[in-house]
Amino acid sequence: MTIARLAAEGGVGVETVRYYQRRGLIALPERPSGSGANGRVRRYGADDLRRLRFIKAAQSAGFTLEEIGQLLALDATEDRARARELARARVSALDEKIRDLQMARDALNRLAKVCEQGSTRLCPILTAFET
Amino acid sequence: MTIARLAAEGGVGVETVRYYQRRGLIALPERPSGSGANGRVRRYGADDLRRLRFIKAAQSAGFTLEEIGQLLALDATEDRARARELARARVSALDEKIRDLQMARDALNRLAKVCEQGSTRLCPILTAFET
DNA sequence: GTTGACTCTGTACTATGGTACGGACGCTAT
DNA sequence: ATAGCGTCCGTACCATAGTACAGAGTCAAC
Repeated sequence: MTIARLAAEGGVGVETVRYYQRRGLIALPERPSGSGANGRVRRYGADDLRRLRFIKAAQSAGFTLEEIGQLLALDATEDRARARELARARVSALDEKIRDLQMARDALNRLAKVCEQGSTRLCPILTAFET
Repeated sequence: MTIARLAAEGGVGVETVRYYQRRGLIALPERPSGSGANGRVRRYGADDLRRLRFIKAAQSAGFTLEEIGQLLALDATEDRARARELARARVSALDEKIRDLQMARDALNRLAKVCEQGSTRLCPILTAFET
């Protein structure tokens, strides 16, 4: 497939794929050297799409592109310990983040409720996150 | 208090406070004009600290500084409907984000477990987020 | 055999949220 | 009265993750 197809399947823009290539997250396929049919346009395969999807998922798990690069590099090795370590660290960070977001959500729910009732003239926005 | 004290109490750097002032999130107090003791250094009060803490909390709830500016502006008005609306929208976004993070965490936990057992030679990093 | 869509490459620009720095001035203790 | 720290102000710079665009080449269809 062409880069446009790859990008579409992966749900990102063409420029984003190129950006990932520059970052070394996705390989830059050789340009077919024969100048015949489908001559000099690079072609991508299922592996590239898998990588692209992995990048998106890992990003949503809070990995940075830098860390994702490490994970991808690791994938070709047998360094299970390191992989576990990275996964564990991220799980801890995610647990903390999830707790934070739950607290924030509760605070905002309280705020919305108070504003609804209108028992006071003003919504206590500034104090919404207290305690 | 001075800007350094304010920053320290709020858990941010002095430069960050100045940045928030540039963004209009924190007021720039008048410089005392008397050239006597504590002459031309701006002084900050409890209100500024409350704002600073609010900014941090709202950020952790996923509001951008732009949105936080709107919230702060809203705080002085009686526009409860708008405040509720912003809070509600953020709660929805947070709920979705929390679900995403929980799924990511579970995926990483599975990955760590598989890597631990070592039943396969390689950790299936690339497929960690599948399904 | 040209038009129009797509690709390739490099470089530049964007948004967000800061962080750093230089030079001038104020405050305080020695 | 001077050293040393803090403040003030403007401007420049940083990281992250893209996004845009120019100029050239390629490809498929009509």
